[in-house]
Amino acid sequence: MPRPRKFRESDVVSSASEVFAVHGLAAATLDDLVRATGLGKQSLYNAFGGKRELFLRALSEDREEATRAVTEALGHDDASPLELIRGHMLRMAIEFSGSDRRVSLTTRALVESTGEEDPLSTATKAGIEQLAGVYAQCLEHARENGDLPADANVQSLAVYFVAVTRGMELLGRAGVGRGVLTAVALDALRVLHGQRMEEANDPPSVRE
Amino acid sequence: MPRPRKFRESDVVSSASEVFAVHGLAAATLDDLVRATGLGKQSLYNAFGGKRELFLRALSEDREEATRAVTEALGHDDASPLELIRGHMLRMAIEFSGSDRRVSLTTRALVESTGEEDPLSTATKAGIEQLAGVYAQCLEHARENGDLPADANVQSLAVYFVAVTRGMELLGRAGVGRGVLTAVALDALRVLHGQRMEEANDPPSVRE
DNA sequence: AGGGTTTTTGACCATACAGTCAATAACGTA
DNA sequence: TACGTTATTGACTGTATGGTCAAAAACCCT
Repeated sequence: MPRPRKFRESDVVSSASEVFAVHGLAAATLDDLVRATGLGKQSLYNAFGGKRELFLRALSEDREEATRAVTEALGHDDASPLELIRGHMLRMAIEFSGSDRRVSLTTRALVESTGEEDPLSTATKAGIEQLAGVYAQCLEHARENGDLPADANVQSLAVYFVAVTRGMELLGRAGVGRGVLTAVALDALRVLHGQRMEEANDPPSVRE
Repeated sequence: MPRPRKFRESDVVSSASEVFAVHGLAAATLDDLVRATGLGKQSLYNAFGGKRELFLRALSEDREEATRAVTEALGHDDASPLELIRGHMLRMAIEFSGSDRRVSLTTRALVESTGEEDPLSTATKAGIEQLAGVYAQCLEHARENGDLPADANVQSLAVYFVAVTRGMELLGRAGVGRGVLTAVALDALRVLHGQRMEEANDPPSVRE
């Protein structure tokens, strides 16, 4: 019997994501959000609670979407895992050299979060781990296939790919073009074909 | 005969850098800067012109410092170029897994810049290229030494290392620990020992 | 010592911002 | 059709921000 809402939360979060991706959390104003979502301020507050909370929602959606996309890209079985990764990296090179001004919310959260304990940091850390998990799964398949040495450190390689893609994202934003970014992606992939896999298990007297 | 300043610009820029590295451009308030530098607002304005201009100064100093540091790290001749890069990457892993809340101003500028044409973007792009140049020089030495294949694409490898280090920086901020980051660095280095260098010259039907 | 020049100081300002309030509208149900 | 519940609207508020102004201070040179 209550009055129903005029909007779908997912639409609102999605519009808000757009704003945050372009401006960032700090620089996005509530007015930007009101304009982009079409709701009034009060409705935003009723539904989400504030700018920060809305960002967290958007971040979480962004994370799910990113995970979904990578899982989809690496989850096919019509090609070898290594070929899937290769294709994925090349697609990332293209995506990141696009000219839109978006920055993934995860990266934004990473940079804008302040403390170790704030929910932004927590969410971001979880996002990174989730993403790495997807890579790890694919790499593990490759290892089982014999496409990677049996002693390959799948975990660190997974994090490595997350690092490289984050770096490529930044470089794309810096204006590095598609050709160069593609070359970088190919460089990055060469790790998977190199010898001396055992080096990964030889950390130089350094402890966590 | 004019009244002399009470401060050295370099000190001020350096304190301001600290503030910007922790808070970012948008989130740093003029009051933060006033407090950190010890000058009054008006003095800041007289000397620099405003928050944005001060950030640009800090960014430029940060860039010089970063370039200097990498040049120093890679410029020695008491070790082979590849060993220098290895040592450098391992040191980066340690630095980035440190627990301070700083983010390099270059990364901040990269993320906070809005337009293609604003001075932030321009400065950042230049910084990236400068950094890549240093790597390229070292890699070129390696190639001349025969430590890299004659057909290695030194330019893209240089950009690759910039990308990886940026990614490591972000991951460190996300809380990835020293051990993992070190493993990532070692993974990244494996590119230099891999075979099939010719793949880098085989970009898959993609144009700049 | 005095004057020209620039810095410093601290009060000041307009604005823009995140967030709130109270009144009104819209719906489903009874 | 009236009521209870919740959404919407738009005006409102307090604060904090980036930036400015004008007066006073500090220096150096003559």
